[in-house]
Amino acid sequence: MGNKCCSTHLSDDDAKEILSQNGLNKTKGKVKILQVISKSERPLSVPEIHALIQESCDVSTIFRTITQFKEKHLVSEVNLEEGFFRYEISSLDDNHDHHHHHVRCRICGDIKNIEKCDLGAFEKAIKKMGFKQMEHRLEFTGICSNCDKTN
Amino acid sequence: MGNKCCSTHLSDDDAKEILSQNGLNKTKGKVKILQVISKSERPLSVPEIHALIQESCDVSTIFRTITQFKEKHLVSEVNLEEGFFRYEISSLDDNHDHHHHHVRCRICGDIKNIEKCDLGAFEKAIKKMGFKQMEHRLEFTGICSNCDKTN
DNA sequence: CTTTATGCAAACGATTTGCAATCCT
DNA sequence: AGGATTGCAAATCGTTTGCATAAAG
Repeated sequence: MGNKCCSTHLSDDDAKEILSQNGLNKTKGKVKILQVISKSERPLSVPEIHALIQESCDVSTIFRTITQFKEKHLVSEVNLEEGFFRYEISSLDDNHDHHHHHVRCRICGDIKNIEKCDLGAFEKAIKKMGFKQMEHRLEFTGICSNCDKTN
Repeated sequence: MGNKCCSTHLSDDDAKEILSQNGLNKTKGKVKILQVISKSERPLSVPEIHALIQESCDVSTIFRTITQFKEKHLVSEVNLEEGFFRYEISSLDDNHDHHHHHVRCRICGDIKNIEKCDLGAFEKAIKKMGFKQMEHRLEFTGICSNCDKTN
């Protein structure tokens, strides 16, 4: 059940190609970070990314790079109530924007993807995965009428 | 449109009553914290609470108290993608569990409540509030089949 | 009196930033 | 060359913890 959706092994050249397409410098660090995030089956925190690429670069560089990746919509930020953020690859094929959500086990922390964005389908899919005692969190963000005028 | 749902002015006696009902000591700090959270129209962060009650107690006390309040289900934790948590009063009248969600303006940070937990109703309600460029985040948590066996 | 709560300071973990050295184009 | 990028260390910010003192039951 679709939770290998993001697991892509990116060659150095592929990664560099993506970087230049997005107007980013092709540095060793950026290539590595892009590869690690693409390869992961689940969203990664910055410390996790750092552990995976070791010598390749400093945590601060990872944060700075992720900021750039977010701006270019190469990665998206995931919040799973853990007190920190995780990052995952946005769909590299522009065809569909791959909007999806996650279930996280409150005990072991395991994370799975849920492909469809619809509450009914969600709950069915999650139950099929064997999850129990489910809780969900749904929060919205937008531009309020006030700010809409101002900007 | 329901976003004053939590704004209740609690007298000292009311607050103390609630505390004893929940087996908590009636200390000055706990009374203050309960009052401030009850009075607020929107979920508050600990630093915000601290700013509101000043001398009454230390930040560490607020965190410790909130932990107790959460255990007693007096308050619930709200995560609005800000890098920290907010807290709001859980319905004090046990009748309905007052499950709801929030919209936050990505520009000014203003937060409003959405009373019904249903995607269709949500989007309509939010649009009526004048919000545009909406984004939502829906994350699930549960106990996976693995952990269900283990525990 | 015994338990629980509190202040204060130190510790933490995630994230950010200043700055000088280095890489990319 | 000249701007973008990086490492490193120090700084922030929310949150947690240890410990000795004070308040609650």
